[in-house]
Amino acid sequence: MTPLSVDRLLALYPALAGLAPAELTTLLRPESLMHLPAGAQLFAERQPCHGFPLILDGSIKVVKAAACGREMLLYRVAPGDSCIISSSCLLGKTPYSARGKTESAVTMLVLPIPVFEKLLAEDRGFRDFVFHLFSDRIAELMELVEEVAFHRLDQRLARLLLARGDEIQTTHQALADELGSVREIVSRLLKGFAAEGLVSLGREHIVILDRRGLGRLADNSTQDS
Amino acid sequence: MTPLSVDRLLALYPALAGLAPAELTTLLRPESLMHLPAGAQLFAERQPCHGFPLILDGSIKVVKAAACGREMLLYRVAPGDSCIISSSCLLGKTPYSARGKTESAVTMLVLPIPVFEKLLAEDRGFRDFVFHLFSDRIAELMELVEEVAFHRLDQRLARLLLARGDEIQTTHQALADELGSVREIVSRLLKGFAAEGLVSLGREHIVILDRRGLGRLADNSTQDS
DNA sequence: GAGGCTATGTGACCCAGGTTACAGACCGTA
DNA sequence: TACGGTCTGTAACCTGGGTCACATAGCCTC
Repeated sequence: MTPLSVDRLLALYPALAGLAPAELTTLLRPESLMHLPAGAQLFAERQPCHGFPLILDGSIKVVKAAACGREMLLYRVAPGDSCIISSSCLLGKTPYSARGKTESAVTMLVLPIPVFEKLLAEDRGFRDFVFHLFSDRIAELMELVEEVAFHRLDQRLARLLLARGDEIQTTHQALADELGSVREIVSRLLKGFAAEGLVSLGREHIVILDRRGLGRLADNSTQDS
Repeated sequence: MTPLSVDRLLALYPALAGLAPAELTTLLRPESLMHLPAGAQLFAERQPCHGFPLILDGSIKVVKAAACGREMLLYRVAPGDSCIISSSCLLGKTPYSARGKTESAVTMLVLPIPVFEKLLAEDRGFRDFVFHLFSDRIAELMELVEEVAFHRLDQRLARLLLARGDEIQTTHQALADELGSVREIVSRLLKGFAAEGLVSLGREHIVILDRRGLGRLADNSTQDS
């Protein structure tokens, strides 16, 4: 665990600049922090929200699971974000409609509700920050709907790979889960990519050989499904 | 145009109760209202936002268009809602990622930005209202992703019909656009429904004959695609 | 009541992607 | 080094849904 300084917190969340220094140090007391191991289930059905979570370390994925066991990634929450699905539950009292899991060990700071309310009421910058979170998420989800509804899986897979750097350490199953598909199909498509010299494959290991080629496939290629 | 009273405004938007009566009447002056005909394009690429729109009459649909000409409904905005896609642009400065069209003639009140900011800062109830809008929309979009990713079109169509009352006045094309599909498929599916006695069909006219049957199809029926 | 528009019916065909059912392959640990 | 677990390859097959290319059928207007 990296030591948690006020500086680091403010670097991740400039929106907290409006808090008094004393309040900030209070927030960072070890009791206010939450540590979760990798692979933990953060919320599933309708667990209570204790406050407004700020991710300091690690990442969380929010996932929709289908009846048949397939699942699909809705979005990730990384440091600097907040898991607004839980805050939306917090504020909107909407029951969770998705599942949240930690992808790696996660450290987060949970802003107590009174602090959250106070910031929201008094701090224009904080308000803007929270609105950004919401509106970015909405935009993201709208993109996702479009992807799923109108794009072929090979394009989506290509895009996914491109967004992951040149050396990817993952399983086909994990990629499938991210796309809402199944392993066999991802394997099949990857084999196709490999045959065209776009990637090279190994166990839990994909290397992108031709970014431009993949890119062409991703956003062009007979367009729509 | 129904006469716009303060009462009516407050009935639709109780969150505005925090405004002084004088302010409310000011808001309702004819200059602050916007009237749009049916079928108007509200926003498409990145038109500027003048404020926070409150729908008083009519409805707006927010739609994602695919390259190939197909389109799909993301959500509707009805009286009592606000078109938070535009407010999200307003607040988050995110460029629009979808298109908005009026479905019928629309009357809306556009809260000027200063009024909006003031309410947000001072009025807890208004803040809650806005958060609800966001979080409900997010939940809705997450549902939509699931639908598109995991459910067969016949189920989605069935659900759509059920949500529309027993006598539906629309074209197959419109239904297809709502589902992100094409006319032929909707026709084919409807024919199937009719063959099973679930609906009866006429030109721009669908009558639901067996709600329970349709319902069974909608949320059961071999589940996933 | 003829012509033209819009909405529907429909069949032939195709293809992306899912399902099933395996066979290897790599990797750890006893 | 044998064994069990996790990953990957892959082939046969099926099917939902999209595309194309029409044929009708209501409906409105002149």
